[in-house]
Amino acid sequence: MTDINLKKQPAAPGSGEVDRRTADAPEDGIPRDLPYDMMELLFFAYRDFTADADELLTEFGFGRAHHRVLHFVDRNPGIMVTDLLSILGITKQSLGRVLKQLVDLDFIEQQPGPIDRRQRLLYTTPKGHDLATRLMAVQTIRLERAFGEIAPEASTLVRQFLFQMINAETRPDVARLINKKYRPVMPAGRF
Amino acid sequence: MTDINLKKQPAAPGSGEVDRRTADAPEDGIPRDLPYDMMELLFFAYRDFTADADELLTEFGFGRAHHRVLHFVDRNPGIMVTDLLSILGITKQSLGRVLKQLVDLDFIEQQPGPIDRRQRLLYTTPKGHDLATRLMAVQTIRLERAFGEIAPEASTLVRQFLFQMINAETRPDVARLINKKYRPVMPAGRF
DNA sequence: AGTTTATGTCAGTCATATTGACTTGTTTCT
DNA sequence: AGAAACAAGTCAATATGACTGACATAAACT
Repeated sequence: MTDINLKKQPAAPGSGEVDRRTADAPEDGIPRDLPYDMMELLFFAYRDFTADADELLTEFGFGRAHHRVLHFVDRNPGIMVTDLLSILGITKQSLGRVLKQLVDLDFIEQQPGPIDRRQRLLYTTPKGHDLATRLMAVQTIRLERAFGEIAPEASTLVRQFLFQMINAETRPDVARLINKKYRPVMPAGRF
Repeated sequence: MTDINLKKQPAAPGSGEVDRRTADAPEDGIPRDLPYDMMELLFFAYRDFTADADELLTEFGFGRAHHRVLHFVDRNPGIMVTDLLSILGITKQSLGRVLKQLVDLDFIEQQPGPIDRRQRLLYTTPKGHDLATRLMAVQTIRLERAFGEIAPEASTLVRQFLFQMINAETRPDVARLINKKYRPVMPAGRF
């Protein structure tokens, strides 16, 4: 669907990558020349990207942690706490505080699992879904604007690039996570 | 050189962007469909990207704040504190702590400005330059590996994409900042 | 019955950021 | 020369988001 999985363009050895300042890594593992520009672009781009959402979030007294929780709960209705923890890569205690706030302020609701009653399955309330959508919207606008300025094939390549930047071990999990539209209740695979 | 500035591919209205799930924003400003996959890829990719450096940094008892300071000082030898602050977008107090540590531990040294003696121009020491280089190296490896898996033209498009993601007002500043190789002493423009 | 799992909670800590106010030099402007 | 602006540093107080380790409870699995 989103074809982020394609791999290994033939890529004649020593050919491609003409425009990059950085060549292949030599024996000592330290590349001869370093892509300073790409690094700095990543830094500035990501910072401005997250700033859009941050602005909206502060109106509600929330931070980035709330955003992430809200996002993944909205995207995975009925997700259990454990799975959310493994997606976010944080500890129970860190999640606890922000999740409690989101529940107390009626952005997220918890329902006991119908099969396993130990679980507190998480769902966004209408209010929570609305905020999640608005957060997506402000960030989408920046994304759309950026892609609107460059070649049409860019979005495919950027997707492939981002996917390849993820740790190889977690790529299959991420692929499963993002390549689904909506499933009301999430199966409990290790995220 | 790195041609991130090119703009406005002709892009016949309504044509391009075939593979994106997201269409243009309608009147209410909220896009009809939202690029969840791209958002999540950005999150996971950036997280893993920064994790490489974090690992190295903790060996020295440093955090991400130290990384950023070290990086921009190494890249802009002789930079003054004010310019560093405006690049990083943080306050004097936040910088103060990490900068002091970097100076005390001999990763960065300060020299009074030869013309304006109010300034404390910043330089990395050999030790500091070495760490900065190693940090670049670990992150470069991930970057190279990612680009090695996808089409050769990807790096150009990714650069363009990242550049367009930056706030329009700061793009010229960023372009100046990244498009220079090495100038021993930095002119003091508003970053 | 005993173990594992899902969740929550307590207490303490750390890193990074914030704001506002104030000081000390130094330079620049009138 | 004197005032204003600027570069840098510092103080105190605060907030956020993360961490660790330990412990508690209920439910489920074997």
